[in-house]
Amino acid sequence: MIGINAKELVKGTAGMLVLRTLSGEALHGYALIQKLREKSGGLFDMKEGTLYPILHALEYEGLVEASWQGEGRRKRVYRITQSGQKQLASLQGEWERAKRAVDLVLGGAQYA
Amino acid sequence: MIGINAKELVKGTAGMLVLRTLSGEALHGYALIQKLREKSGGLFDMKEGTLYPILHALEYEGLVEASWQGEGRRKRVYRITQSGQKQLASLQGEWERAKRAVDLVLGGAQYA
DNA sequence: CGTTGATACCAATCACTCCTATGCATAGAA
DNA sequence: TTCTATGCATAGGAGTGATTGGTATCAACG
Repeated sequence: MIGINAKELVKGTAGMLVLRTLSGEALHGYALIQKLREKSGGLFDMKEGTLYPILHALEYEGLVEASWQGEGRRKRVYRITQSGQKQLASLQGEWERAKRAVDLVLGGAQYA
Repeated sequence: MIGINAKELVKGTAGMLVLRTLSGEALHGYALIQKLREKSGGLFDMKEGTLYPILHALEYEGLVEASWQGEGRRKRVYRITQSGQKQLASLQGEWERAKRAVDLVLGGAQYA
């Protein structure tokens, strides 16, 4: 599809949620999962096997920065970058557009 | 993820849009694509290579019925079944839930 | 008539996202 | 000390949907 495809619609949704969760505070992986579950009212229960590859990709793309903290049980704390903030804003825009388009087809919610 | 995972979030979105488009009237593939583009305000431009596998899967699952019409240039007209209507309602429910959960995390729209 | 473009159907293949399963390691509680 | 929660990470696979390309009909135009 062009413009918004059903794939785009989803693509990065998980990444977007991660970025958004990090935009409030720097977190390490495990805490991020809990925060996400909490903020979504228990609906999103992201698995570690889902999260870490996403975090690594985000880091590779420069959207988040990571640093090790603590001794013994090391924690890798992730912090959103300015670039990440921009990307988040862009993804949120896409999400709104996609949501609107789907709802148009569904004949559901009206938007002003 | 449990409950709604980011996959569920998307899963069948294309199928849901197809079912919804067929819920108004029986259509053949090509017309369905045009209708979908029209209803979405031009945002969804589904390719035939995307649509037909979906239609075949929906038919296989008994969610739509198909019949050949016309001579020479044959058209395969798809019609939603009762089972399809139920599935559509279920998918729409999932969509609403997923939408709400994402918006909760994004800290965006409020729902009553 | 031949070419072009719109209509119409379909299969094969591939890319991407995310899940499942698993492994390893540390800290605290029982 | 054994169990559970915490914490990071990779490998493999399932599912969705995009891309590509192939076939065929029909109308319009020259």
